[in-house]
Amino acid sequence: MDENNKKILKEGGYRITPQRTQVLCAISTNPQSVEEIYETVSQGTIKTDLASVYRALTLFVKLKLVQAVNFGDGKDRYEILNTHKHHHHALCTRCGKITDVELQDGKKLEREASKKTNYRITGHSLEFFGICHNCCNA
Amino acid sequence: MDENNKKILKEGGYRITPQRTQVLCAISTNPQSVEEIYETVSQGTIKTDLASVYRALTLFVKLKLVQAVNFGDGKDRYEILNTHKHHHHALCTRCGKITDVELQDGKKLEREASKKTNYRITGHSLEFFGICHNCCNA
DNA sequence: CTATTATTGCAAATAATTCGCAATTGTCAA
DNA sequence: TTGACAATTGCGAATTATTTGCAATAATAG
Repeated sequence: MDENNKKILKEGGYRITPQRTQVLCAISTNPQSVEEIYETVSQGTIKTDLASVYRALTLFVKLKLVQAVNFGDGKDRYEILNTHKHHHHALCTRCGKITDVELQDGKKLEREASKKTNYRITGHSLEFFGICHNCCNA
Repeated sequence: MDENNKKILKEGGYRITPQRTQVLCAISTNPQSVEEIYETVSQGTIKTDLASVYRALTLFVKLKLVQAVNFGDGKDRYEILNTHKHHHHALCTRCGKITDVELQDGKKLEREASKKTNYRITGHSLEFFGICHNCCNA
Protein backbone atom coordinates (compact mmCIF):
# COMPACT_ATOMS: atom_id res chain seq x y z
CA MET A 1 0.00 0.00 0.00
CA ASP A 2 1.05 3.51 -0.79
CA GLU A 3 2.94 5.24 2.03
CA ASN A 4 0.66 8.22 2.04
CA ASN A 5 -2.41 6.03 2.41
CA LYS A 6 -0.75 4.18 5.28
CA LYS A 7 -0.11 7.47 6.97
CA ILE A 8 -3.70 8.60 6.63
CA LEU A 9 -5.01 5.35 8.05
CA LYS A 10 -2.63 5.42 10.99
CA GLU A 11 -3.38 8.99 11.81
CA GLY A 12 -7.04 8.13 12.01
CA GLY A 13 -6.33 5.27 14.38
CA TYR A 14 -7.08 2.68 11.70
CA ARG A 15 -4.94 -0.39 11.11
CA ILE A 16 -3.16 -1.60 8.03
CA THR A 17 -4.65 -5.04 7.41
CA PRO A 18 -4.04 -7.46 4.56
CA GLN A 19 -7.70 -7.14 3.59
CA ARG A 20 -7.51 -3.39 3.29
CA THR A 21 -4.26 -3.61 1.42
CA GLN A 22 -5.74 -6.06 -1.05
CA VAL A 23 -8.82 -3.97 -1.65
CA LEU A 24 -6.69 -0.97 -2.51
CA CYS A 25 -4.48 -3.17 -4.64
CA ALA A 26 -7.45 -4.49 -6.57
CA ILE A 27 -8.41 -1.04 -7.75
CA SER A 28 -4.87 0.25 -8.17
CA THR A 29 -4.99 0.23 -11.96
CA ASN A 30 -8.70 0.36 -12.81
CA PRO A 31 -11.94 1.30 -11.09
CA GLN A 32 -13.86 -1.82 -10.08
CA SER A 33 -17.27 -2.67 -8.71
CA VAL A 34 -17.70 -4.16 -5.25
CA GLU A 35 -18.27 -7.58 -6.72
CA GLU A 36 -15.21 -7.35 -8.94
CA ILE A 37 -13.06 -6.23 -6.06
CA TYR A 38 -14.28 -9.15 -4.01
CA GLU A 39 -13.51 -11.58 -6.83
CA THR A 40 -10.04 -10.18 -7.32
CA VAL A 41 -9.17 -10.23 -3.66
CA SER A 42 -10.57 -13.73 -3.25
CA GLN A 43 -8.24 -15.04 -5.93
CA GLY A 44 -5.24 -14.14 -3.80
CA THR A 45 -4.03 -16.07 -0.80
CA ILE A 46 -5.57 -14.00 1.92
CA LYS A 47 -9.10 -14.78 2.94
CA THR A 48 -11.65 -12.03 2.70
CA ASP A 49 -15.32 -11.63 3.33
CA LEU A 50 -17.66 -9.54 1.21
CA ALA A 51 -18.67 -7.62 4.31
CA SER A 52 -15.05 -6.65 4.84
CA VAL A 53 -14.81 -5.36 1.30
CA TYR A 54 -17.83 -3.18 1.92
CA ARG A 55 -16.36 -2.01 5.20
CA ALA A 56 -13.00 -1.22 3.66
CA LEU A 57 -14.58 0.75 0.83
CA THR A 58 -16.82 2.69 3.17
CA LEU A 59 -13.81 3.62 5.25
CA PHE A 60 -11.68 4.57 2.27
CA VAL A 61 -14.41 6.78 0.88
CA LYS A 62 -14.76 8.46 4.25
CA LEU A 63 -11.01 9.10 4.35
CA LYS A 64 -11.08 10.19 0.71
CA LEU A 65 -8.56 7.57 -0.35
CA VAL A 66 -11.12 6.27 -2.80
CA GLN A 67 -14.12 7.64 -4.62
CA ALA A 68 -17.12 6.08 -6.32
CA VAL A 69 -17.61 6.66 -10.02
CA ASN A 70 -20.85 5.96 -11.80
CA PHE A 71 -21.45 5.60 -15.51
CA GLY A 72 -25.19 5.22 -15.24
CA ASP A 73 -24.93 1.56 -16.15
CA GLY A 74 -26.32 0.48 -12.83
CA LYS A 75 -23.19 -0.17 -10.85
CA ASP A 76 -20.85 1.98 -8.87
CA ARG A 77 -17.16 1.51 -9.34
CA TYR A 78 -14.47 2.51 -6.88
CA GLU A 79 -11.35 4.35 -7.85
CA ILE A 80 -8.15 5.24 -6.06
CA LEU A 81 -7.81 8.96 -5.49
CA ASN A 82 -4.37 9.66 -4.10
CA THR A 83 -2.10 10.27 -7.05
CA HIS A 84 -4.71 11.44 -9.50
CA LYS A 85 -5.54 15.01 -10.15
CA HIS A 86 -9.18 15.67 -11.00
CA HIS A 87 -10.03 13.88 -14.18
CA HIS A 88 -12.81 12.21 -16.11
CA HIS A 89 -13.36 8.76 -17.55
CA ALA A 90 -14.28 6.98 -20.72
CA LEU A 91 -15.97 3.61 -20.44
CA CYS A 92 -15.83 1.16 -23.32
CA THR A 93 -19.35 -0.17 -23.46
CA ARG A 94 -18.16 -3.25 -25.27
CA CYS A 95 -15.26 -4.56 -23.15
CA GLY A 96 -15.74 -2.49 -20.00
CA LYS A 97 -12.31 -0.88 -20.06
CA ILE A 98 -12.06 2.46 -18.32
CA THR A 99 -9.62 5.10 -19.46
CA ASP A 100 -8.82 8.34 -17.68
CA VAL A 101 -9.40 11.58 -19.56
CA GLU A 102 -7.95 14.94 -18.65
CA LEU A 103 -9.76 17.75 -20.35
CA GLN A 104 -8.24 21.12 -21.12
CA ASP A 105 -10.37 23.15 -18.88
CA GLY A 106 -12.73 21.48 -16.47
CA LYS A 107 -13.11 24.60 -14.39
CA LYS A 108 -14.52 26.44 -17.35
CA LEU A 109 -17.44 24.01 -17.37
CA GLU A 110 -18.19 24.85 -13.78
CA ARG A 111 -18.04 28.55 -14.44
CA GLU A 112 -20.44 28.24 -17.32
CA ALA A 113 -22.81 26.07 -15.31
CA SER A 114 -22.65 28.47 -12.42
CA LYS A 115 -23.58 31.37 -14.63
CA LYS A 116 -26.50 29.54 -16.20
CA THR A 117 -27.99 28.06 -13.07
CA ASN A 118 -27.13 30.62 -10.47
CA TYR A 119 -25.79 27.84 -8.25
CA ARG A 120 -22.55 28.05 -6.35
CA ILE A 121 -20.98 25.04 -8.07
CA THR A 122 -18.74 22.90 -5.87
CA GLY A 123 -17.95 20.04 -8.18
CA HIS A 124 -18.93 17.96 -11.15
CA SER A 125 -18.63 14.52 -12.63
CA LEU A 126 -18.20 13.83 -16.31
CA GLU A 127 -18.12 10.37 -17.84
CA PHE A 128 -17.90 9.41 -21.48
CA PHE A 129 -19.16 6.23 -23.14
CA GLY A 130 -17.86 4.78 -26.32
CA ILE A 131 -15.90 2.02 -27.97
CA CYS A 132 -12.21 1.72 -27.23
CA HIS A 133 -9.53 1.43 -29.85
CA ASN A 134 -9.14 -2.31 -29.47
CA CYS A 135 -12.84 -3.03 -29.71
CA CYS A 136 -13.18 -0.71 -32.71
CA ASN A 137 -10.79 -2.90 -34.63
CA ALA A 138 -12.05 -6.24 -33.44
CA MET B 1 -49.71 11.61 -20.56
CA ASP B 2 -48.02 13.26 -23.49
CA GLU B 3 -49.47 12.26 -26.89
CA ASN B 4 -46.12 11.23 -28.28
CA ASN B 5 -45.47 8.92 -25.36
CA LYS B 6 -48.89 7.39 -25.78
CA LYS B 7 -48.10 6.72 -29.38
CA ILE B 8 -44.81 5.03 -28.60
CA LEU B 9 -46.44 2.80 -26.02
CA LYS B 10 -49.27 1.82 -28.33
CA GLU B 11 -46.97 1.08 -31.20
CA GLY B 12 -45.05 -1.30 -28.99
CA GLY B 13 -48.24 -3.10 -28.01
CA TYR B 14 -48.11 -1.63 -24.50
CA ARG B 15 -51.15 -0.23 -22.73
CA ILE B 16 -51.82 3.15 -21.24
CA THR B 17 -52.59 2.42 -17.61
CA PRO B 18 -53.25 4.82 -14.75
CA GLN B 19 -50.15 3.51 -13.01
CA ARG B 20 -47.90 4.26 -15.96
CA THR B 21 -49.51 7.64 -16.44
CA GLN B 22 -48.90 8.52 -12.81
CA VAL B 23 -45.28 7.44 -12.88
CA LEU B 24 -44.60 9.69 -15.85
CA CYS B 25 -46.53 12.44 -14.17
CA ALA B 26 -44.45 12.14 -11.01
CA ILE B 27 -41.25 12.89 -12.88
CA SER B 28 -42.75 15.42 -15.25
CA THR B 29 -41.09 18.41 -13.62
CA ASN B 30 -38.11 16.96 -11.78
CA PRO B 31 -36.06 13.77 -11.82
CA GLN B 32 -37.04 11.52 -8.92
CA SER B 33 -35.77 8.34 -7.32
CA VAL B 34 -37.80 5.14 -7.37
CA GLU B 35 -38.82 5.65 -3.78
CA GLU B 36 -39.83 9.24 -4.37
CA ILE B 37 -41.88 8.30 -7.40
CA TYR B 38 -43.63 5.62 -5.39
CA GLU B 39 -44.40 8.10 -2.62
CA THR B 40 -45.75 10.66 -5.04
CA VAL B 41 -47.92 8.20 -6.90
CA SER B 42 -49.19 6.71 -3.66
CA GLN B 43 -50.47 10.07 -2.54
CA GLY B 44 -52.89 10.19 -5.44
CA THR B 45 -56.13 8.28 -5.67
CA ILE B 46 -54.95 5.39 -7.78
CA LYS B 47 -53.42 2.45 -6.04
CA THR B 48 -49.93 1.44 -7.01
CA ASP B 49 -47.42 -1.15 -6.00
CA LEU B 50 -43.67 -0.57 -5.76
CA ALA B 51 -43.15 -3.47 -8.16
CA SER B 52 -45.31 -1.71 -10.72
CA VAL B 53 -43.24 1.43 -10.40
CA TYR B 54 -40.12 -0.61 -11.08
CA ARG B 55 -41.82 -2.28 -14.02
CA ALA B 56 -43.02 1.00 -15.47
CA LEU B 57 -39.59 2.58 -15.18
CA THR B 58 -37.86 -0.41 -16.72
CA LEU B 59 -40.24 -0.25 -19.65
CA PHE B 60 -39.91 3.50 -20.09
CA VAL B 61 -36.14 3.26 -20.10
CA LYS B 62 -36.31 0.51 -22.70
CA LEU B 63 -38.55 2.68 -24.87
CA LYS B 64 -36.33 5.68 -24.20
CA LEU B 65 -39.16 7.74 -22.75
CA VAL B 66 -37.17 8.08 -19.58
CA GLN B 67 -33.52 7.93 -18.60
CA ALA B 68 -31.68 7.38 -15.36
CA VAL B 69 -29.43 10.13 -14.08
CA ASN B 70 -26.88 9.58 -11.38
CA PHE B 71 -25.11 12.18 -9.28
CA GLY B 72 -22.89 9.74 -7.47
CA ASP B 73 -24.83 10.23 -4.27
CA GLY B 74 -25.94 6.65 -4.19
CA LYS B 75 -29.31 6.85 -5.85
CA ASP B 76 -30.49 6.83 -9.42
CA ARG B 77 -33.09 9.33 -10.45
CA TYR B 78 -35.38 9.05 -13.43
CA GLU B 79 -36.02 11.84 -15.85
CA ILE B 80 -38.45 12.34 -18.72
CA LEU B 81 -36.70 12.46 -22.06
CA ASN B 82 -39.25 13.40 -24.70
CA THR B 83 -39.22 17.16 -24.94
CA HIS B 84 -35.70 17.71 -23.73
CA LYS B 85 -32.73 18.12 -25.94
CA HIS B 86 -29.50 16.73 -24.53
CA HIS B 87 -28.60 18.61 -21.40
CA HIS B 88 -26.86 18.37 -18.06
CA HIS B 89 -27.92 18.87 -14.47
CA ALA B 90 -26.99 20.69 -11.33
CA LEU B 91 -27.95 19.14 -8.01
CA CYS B 92 -28.26 21.30 -4.93
CA THR B 93 -26.59 19.23 -2.26
CA ARG B 94 -28.45 21.09 0.42
CA CYS B 95 -32.10 20.97 -0.65
CA GLY B 96 -31.89 18.35 -3.40
CA LYS B 97 -33.26 20.56 -6.16
CA ILE B 98 -32.19 19.65 -9.66
CA THR B 99 -31.82 22.25 -12.37
CA ASP B 100 -31.20 21.61 -16.05
CA VAL B 101 -28.09 23.09 -17.60
CA GLU B 102 -27.49 23.53 -21.30
CA LEU B 103 -23.85 24.10 -22.05
CA GLN B 104 -22.59 25.93 -25.11
CA ASP B 105 -20.94 23.07 -26.77
CA GLY B 106 -21.34 19.60 -25.38
CA LYS B 107 -20.11 18.00 -28.58
CA LYS B 108 -16.79 19.71 -28.23
CA LEU B 109 -16.22 17.79 -25.02
CA GLU B 110 -16.75 14.54 -26.83
CA ARG B 111 -14.39 15.51 -29.61
CA GLU B 112 -11.69 16.37 -27.13
CA ALA B 113 -12.22 13.15 -25.18
CA SER B 114 -12.17 11.16 -28.38
CA LYS B 115 -8.87 12.66 -29.40
CA LYS B 116 -7.27 12.00 -26.02
CA THR B 117 -8.49 8.47 -25.47
CA ASN B 118 -8.69 7.15 -28.99
CA TYR B 119 -12.21 5.91 -28.23
CA ARG B 120 -15.11 6.32 -30.59
CA ILE B 121 -17.21 8.34 -28.15
CA THR B 122 -20.94 7.71 -28.32
CA GLY B 123 -22.19 9.74 -25.40
CA HIS B 124 -21.46 11.33 -22.08
CA SER B 125 -23.05 12.37 -18.83
CA LEU B 126 -22.17 15.49 -16.95
CA GLU B 127 -23.59 16.45 -13.58
CA PHE B 128 -22.75 19.40 -11.38
CA PHE B 129 -23.05 19.69 -7.61
CA GLY B 130 -23.45 22.86 -5.70
CA ILE B 131 -25.70 25.07 -3.66
CA CYS B 132 -28.71 26.63 -5.32
CA HIS B 133 -29.57 30.29 -5.17
CA ASN B 134 -32.22 29.84 -2.50
CA CYS B 135 -30.03 27.79 -0.21
CA CYS B 136 -27.14 30.21 -0.67
CA ASN B 137 -29.23 32.97 0.83
CA ALA B 138 -30.86 30.94 3.56
C1' DC C 1 6.23 -10.33 24.16
C1' DT C 2 1.95 -8.63 26.07
C1' DA C 3 -2.01 -5.96 26.55
C1' DT C 4 -5.19 -3.34 24.23
C1' DT C 5 -8.53 -2.69 20.98
C1' DA C 6 -9.51 -2.44 15.94
C1' DT C 7 -10.80 -5.64 12.56
C1' DT C 8 -12.30 -9.81 10.69
C1' DG C 9 -15.43 -13.79 9.37
C1' DC C 10 -19.60 -15.58 9.89
C1' DA C 11 -24.39 -15.71 10.27
C1' DA C 12 -28.36 -13.29 10.69
C1' DA C 13 -30.90 -8.94 9.77
C1' DT C 14 -32.36 -5.46 6.68
C1' DA C 15 -33.04 -3.18 2.33
C1' DA C 16 -33.60 -3.18 -2.62
C1' DT C 17 -35.24 -5.35 -6.63
C1' DT C 18 -37.40 -9.03 -9.26
C1' DC C 19 -40.62 -12.73 -10.23
C1' DG C 20 -44.77 -15.99 -10.46
C1' DC C 21 -49.40 -16.06 -10.67
C1' DA C 22 -54.31 -15.24 -10.14
C1' DA C 23 -57.33 -11.34 -10.56
C1' DT C 24 -58.10 -7.14 -13.03
C1' DT C 25 -58.55 -4.06 -16.76
C1' DG C 26 -57.21 -1.74 -21.31
C1' DT C 27 -58.16 -2.28 -26.11
C1' DC C 28 -59.84 -3.93 -30.40
C1' DA C 29 -63.35 -5.65 -33.31
C1' DA C 30 -67.97 -6.72 -33.88
C1' DT D 1 -71.62 -0.85 -26.22
C1' DT D 2 -70.17 -5.24 -25.35
C1' DG D 3 -67.27 -9.30 -25.06
C1' DA D 4 -63.01 -11.65 -25.71
C1' DC D 5 -58.18 -11.53 -25.44
C1' DA D 6 -53.94 -10.39 -23.77
C1' DA D 7 -51.33 -7.09 -21.14
C1' DT D 8 -50.87 -5.40 -16.58
C1' DT D 9 -51.52 -5.14 -11.82
C1' DG D 10 -51.14 -6.31 -6.73
C1' DC D 11 -49.54 -9.37 -3.71
C1' DG D 12 -46.47 -12.37 -1.57
C1' DA D 13 -42.49 -14.86 -2.08
C1' DA D 14 -37.85 -15.18 -4.00
C1' DT D 15 -33.56 -13.01 -5.07
C1' DT D 16 -29.93 -10.02 -4.60
C1' DA D 17 -27.44 -6.34 -2.31
C1' DT D 18 -25.88 -4.29 1.78
C1' DT D 19 -25.45 -3.83 6.80
C1' DT D 20 -24.97 -5.33 11.49
C1' DG D 21 -23.88 -7.97 16.00
C1' DC D 22 -20.65 -10.57 18.07
C1' DA D 23 -17.03 -13.76 19.39
C1' DA D 24 -12.53 -14.86 17.63
C1' DT D 25 -8.40 -12.97 15.60
C1' DA D 26 -4.64 -10.02 14.79
C1' DA D 27 -2.27 -5.23 14.33
C1' DT D 28 0.27 -2.13 17.05
C1' DA D 29 2.28 0.52 20.88
C1' DG D 30 5.07 0.03 24.71
